[in-house]
Amino acid sequence: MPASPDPVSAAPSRPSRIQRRNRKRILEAALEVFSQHGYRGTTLDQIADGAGLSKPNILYYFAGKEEIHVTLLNDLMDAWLAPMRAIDPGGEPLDEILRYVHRKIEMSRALPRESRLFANEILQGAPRMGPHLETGLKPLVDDTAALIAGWIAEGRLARVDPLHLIFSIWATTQHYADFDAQVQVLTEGGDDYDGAHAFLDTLYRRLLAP
Amino acid sequence: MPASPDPVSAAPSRPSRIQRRNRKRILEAALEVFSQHGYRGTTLDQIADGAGLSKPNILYYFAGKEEIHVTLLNDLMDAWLAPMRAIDPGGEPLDEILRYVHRKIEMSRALPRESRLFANEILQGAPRMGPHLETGLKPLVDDTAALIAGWIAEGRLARVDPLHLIFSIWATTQHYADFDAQVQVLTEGGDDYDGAHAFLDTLYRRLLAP
DNA sequence: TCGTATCTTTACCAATTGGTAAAAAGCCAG
DNA sequence: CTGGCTTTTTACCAATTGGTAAAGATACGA
Repeated sequence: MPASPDPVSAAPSRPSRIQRRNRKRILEAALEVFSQHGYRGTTLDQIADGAGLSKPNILYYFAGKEEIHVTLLNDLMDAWLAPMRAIDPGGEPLDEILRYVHRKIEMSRALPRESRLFANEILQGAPRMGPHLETGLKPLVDDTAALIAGWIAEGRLARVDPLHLIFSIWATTQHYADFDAQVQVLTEGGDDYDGAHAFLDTLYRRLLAP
Repeated sequence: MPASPDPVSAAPSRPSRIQRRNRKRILEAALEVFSQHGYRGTTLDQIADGAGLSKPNILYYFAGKEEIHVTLLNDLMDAWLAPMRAIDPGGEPLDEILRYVHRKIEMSRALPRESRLFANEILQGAPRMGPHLETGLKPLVDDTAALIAGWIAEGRLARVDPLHLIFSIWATTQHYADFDAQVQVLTEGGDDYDGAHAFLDTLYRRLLAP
């Protein structure tokens, strides 16, 4: 029965050591290339090079280029939303928002490729992530916006539109990863994440202090 | 002398009516496609389709794909920096900054493709725009940052890092164009540029009021 | 209206791309 | 140590890509 020779469509038995190692290598290499060149700008040969495998060998582990991309996006979605999930509804509102901001800056610093991968995907209209936005992102954002609206109604935060607040936090924090090329030119190469922490702390403190 | 058959390398004489019309069509079509798919994701056939011309005809007007892209970037640079150039050093500081913010939001609304074209280019490391950043953007930003620093020293604005302030204005305003796909999902399709104006006005007023 | 310069089309390439078939090699349990 | 699985390599495609050559059509001033 040579119908399913590759692990892609195999039974859900534990993948072998080699499989885990090589899939990891492929995803790591793919993240590097996709985040820099976007989906269409990336070739399987580049991924294969980066992973130290041959192109057909890549296609032994993944059904095709698109599956690699979608796998990356799926695997990353959770980590990406974690900082927002970590907002504690029982905490002190201003603290919770500020801590969210600082976590997001740290993600920009620690995971710039992941940030650019998402940025690329959204920029191009989220063609391979539409469902994820609806089912993963939207409910979480709705909840968070409602939570913030509640805090504002209780007088524990200054009055702002919660959704635009969230947009502004995403924009300002991810900017440092996504537009790094520009930031580098203007800061003359100095890593200025400390400056970002300080500035954004001031920004959201002044905006939100009740 | 069939050595320079095309207008690309022709003498600087006034281009013909047909040339002006077709170059404009090509650039318009190219802006549409480049801004959506990035440089490598765009094909000459797509541009040719959008422009209503054949591929070889495109290459009669431009030496190649890269020249089209660079031409777009160059042509747009001025318009892109105009809002910052329009900041009046003699004006009331808070007013000047707020008007800059509102102009940038309007550019996001009016020219989303241009915004995404730049975003794509920067995301990928600005490979075709490095010099422009150094010679066009950097001096202007340095001047503006110095101007803001002066205003702060005079006590006419609250203390903030001018460069990070500029980053945050870019990030928050361009977000609405660059990440439109995400914004659309979360606002359920409603055009919310009015909300953006109101939110960012509040944000920067509270941040900067002396 | 005629001839020249401008513009457009047709017919191609060579290189690259995502992907496949199938043989060869490696691994490992019995 | 061997037979059957997994993994990798080799040798290919067909489609797409950016780009070219050169013939053909068109505009337009004299």
